[in-house]
Amino acid sequence: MLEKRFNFTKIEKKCLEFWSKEKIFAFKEDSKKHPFCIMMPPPNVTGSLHMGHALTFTLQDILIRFQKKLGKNVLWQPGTDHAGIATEIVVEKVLNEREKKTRNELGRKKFIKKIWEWKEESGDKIIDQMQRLGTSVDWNISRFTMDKGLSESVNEVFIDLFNKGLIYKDKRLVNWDPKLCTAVSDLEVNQIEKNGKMWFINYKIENSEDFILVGTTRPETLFGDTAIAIHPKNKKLNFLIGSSAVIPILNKSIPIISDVYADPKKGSGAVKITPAHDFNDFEVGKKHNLEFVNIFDNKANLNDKVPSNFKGLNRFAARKKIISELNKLKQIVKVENNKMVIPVGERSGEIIEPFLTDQWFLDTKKICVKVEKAIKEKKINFYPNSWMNTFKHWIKNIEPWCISRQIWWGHRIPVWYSNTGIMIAAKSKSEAQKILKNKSNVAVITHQENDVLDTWFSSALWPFSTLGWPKKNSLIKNFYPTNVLVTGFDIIFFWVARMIMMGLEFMKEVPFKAIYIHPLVKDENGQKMSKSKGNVIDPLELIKSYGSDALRFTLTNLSTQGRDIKLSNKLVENSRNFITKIWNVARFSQFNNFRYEKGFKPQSCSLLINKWIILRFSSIQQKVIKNLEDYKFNLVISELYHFIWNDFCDLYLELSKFYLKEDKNKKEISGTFNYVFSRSLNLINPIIPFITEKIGTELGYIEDSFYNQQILNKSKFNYETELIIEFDHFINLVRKIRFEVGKTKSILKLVIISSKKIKWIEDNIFLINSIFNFSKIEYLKSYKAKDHKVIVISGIKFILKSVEDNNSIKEESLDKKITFFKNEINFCMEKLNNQNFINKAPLKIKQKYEIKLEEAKKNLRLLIET
RNA sequence: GGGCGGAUAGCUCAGUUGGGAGAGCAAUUGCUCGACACGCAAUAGGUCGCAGGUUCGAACCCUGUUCCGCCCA
Repeated sequence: MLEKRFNFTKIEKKCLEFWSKEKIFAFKEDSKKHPFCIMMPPPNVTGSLHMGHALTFTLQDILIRFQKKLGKNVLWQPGTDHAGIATEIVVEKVLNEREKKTRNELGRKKFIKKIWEWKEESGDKIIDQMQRLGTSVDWNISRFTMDKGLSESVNEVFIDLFNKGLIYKDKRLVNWDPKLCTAVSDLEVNQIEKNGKMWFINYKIENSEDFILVGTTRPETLFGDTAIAIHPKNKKLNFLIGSSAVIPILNKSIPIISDVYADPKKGSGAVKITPAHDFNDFEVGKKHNLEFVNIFDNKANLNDKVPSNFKGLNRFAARKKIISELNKLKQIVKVENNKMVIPVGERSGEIIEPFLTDQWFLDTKKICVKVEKAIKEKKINFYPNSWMNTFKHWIKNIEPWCISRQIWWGHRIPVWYSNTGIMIAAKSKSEAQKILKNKSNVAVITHQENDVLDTWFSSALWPFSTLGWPKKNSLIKNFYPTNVLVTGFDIIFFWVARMIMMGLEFMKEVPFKAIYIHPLVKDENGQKMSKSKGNVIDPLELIKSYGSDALRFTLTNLSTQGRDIKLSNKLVENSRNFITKIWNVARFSQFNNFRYEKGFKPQSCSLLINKWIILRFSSIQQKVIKNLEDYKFNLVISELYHFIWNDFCDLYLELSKFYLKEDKNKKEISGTFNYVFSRSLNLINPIIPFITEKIGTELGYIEDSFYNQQILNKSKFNYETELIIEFDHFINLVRKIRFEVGKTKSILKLVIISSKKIKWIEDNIFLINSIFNFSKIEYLKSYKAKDHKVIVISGIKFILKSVEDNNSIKEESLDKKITFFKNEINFCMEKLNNQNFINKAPLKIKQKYEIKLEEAKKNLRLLIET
């Protein structure tokens, strides 16, 4: 016998052990079945499970489990990614705490060794946590972006793109993180609005006593100025174009140039140009062939291009000192408050510095020609489709991708330098040397490039590198392109777009047939969850309090076509209630000693409620599968929820209780119950795997696991759909009687006004009487008296009558009932009297209103003749 | 400044191709009989942001507009 309450903690643990011991989720290649593949977005090795993971993995798990049940050969490719910068930060912190050393003190080789050690120790944390969610992952086939095979793919791709000229080295301004001392992607930089200041500084005009006033938000870059720009149409100032100005303190002469970039309405109308320290100025500098003076070192401290008493100062100290010097020189005219946007590094929290360095770039503009073609040919399918616009817009305006990082943990760029400055892309030094020989007899390879590749470079290859590429094996043949990518919209650019680029470049096909973009999980007020706000909800805590099934159910239920979902404990509690409901259904079965028999034939049922629930289940199952194919997870839940709770529990089980009082009905009820419940559990198993597995085992529905149990979708019944209508009439009658009976305490009898017996009433007369305990149910041809209540349904009149004459019951709401049908008639007449409606509306709709009108008329007549 | 969402019951949100507005929670009333009070039976609650237009018919399609959110520059 099942316990009174579903002890999820205990049962989840047992299930997990069983699944793992029996290797239930083991991947087997089976070319006889249709392949179905999802690439798991590899979580970062430093990560721990957060709500976003919980959502995305739950949805993927549901898809995988369903497809397995629909007979597919499923591959859910798991893995983790090496997360270059994040991992270095973590490991360097540990190193600092334990050994009081920096990574530079340790050296590159030893530091990387430390990272591998750390990965072995703690890199699998998130994998353990994911198992708690009940995900059906075969971790034995897990891949890691830094493992041997994937590193080979990275080299292969890099070398190919380099040789095609699509990867190049260039000196450009990049987003530089002075704390981490590396370039970062502009996607990893947050633009934060802040209240800053604008300083108005006087620059002396050369060979003159006059000054030109320049507004700037960054006075500390003054030593890097190489021009002052004025808009050519700026009438107040354009007479100065062509002369020179003198940088204060430094006393260096710079030209005053004409450029439309200098907005006459902003600041003083004259703007200083610092090409090595500002993205806009960089463009101006190139255009006018200006000098590029870099005044920072890689930690953003002033270097030796500045006066010696400034050298070594950091950005903030430099600003203070310069302002104080300028004040002494009386060259600051005024200071204004200024709203501005400041770039901040996502990982370090440091203010990002535009910095002029040598970096490696991928020529995404050229690569994206193929992407744009794929868009035009409709080979990229987003669900919901609205994300297509966002994607298109980004591809259209794409910038070169800076793929190099000045860190150690990652794929070291496979480029080798010779003593003569030749660059060769090759898998090894010896191979590079070989290639070099063909180009030069004297040159020798001296060293490899120090930089590593951006982590997303290797992640971009994920859909084919994990399948074994560049080897040509059956996995690639069968599973590429994959079926669906499931992810949040925040990484459409980081990852989705880049996988598409690389997929098209190397596999000639978009890596996934569909891209399902799910919402992001927010707190109950719609705020992004963050540690600093303290509003983070930990999925593992929710699992502890409500169970994994309840969490999975909640997240799936919230997965609408919208952008974000607001999660709260209350919602998980509701799901928990639903899970408990299912638990109690199983207990109901045990209390009634139902036995599961595989040979039960649904066609053999004679009771209406049995036929009805079987038919109902069959239709729900089809809807569930359809909604799943459209990625409408919330609708999948809604169908299942209402079927199980309202149809199966509130109607079927409650009504079956009356039949169970007589032994002769037990076999049919028990058979139907098991037929429907076992199939319902199988259908909902992908969403709530734990409880279904436990009940399935307990009631004998499964031998090992629901995971391998197929969904049989071909059952046809000889029942008519009229049966559903009959049942609706019956339920409708029950509800109406309940409403009327609720107001009286008399003993009642039911009178049916009809000259002949009515089938749907006769079929259910046993139930009607069981529910209400009428003293009598009788048919009469007509009835005229006032001490009764009247109900009309579908052209049939029912009278509720007190059997105690001195305790008559009055019809109080006859007028209301009459008004209802009068309104109904008016509504239909209005439609049907409209000639335009008659001419233009489809036949189906017209018939609908005609039938409705007839019925309303009939019902009204029955009420009035009372 | 450009792009994309959202506005529907007190709250959170669904709403299939345009054919009489749905759920959950909360509220009100009544129920502890052998699955379940994490429950059962019932009730009440909406000018679908606003203004136009298309249509026999609009929450849904079109135009404009207000407010809120996100992304990009």
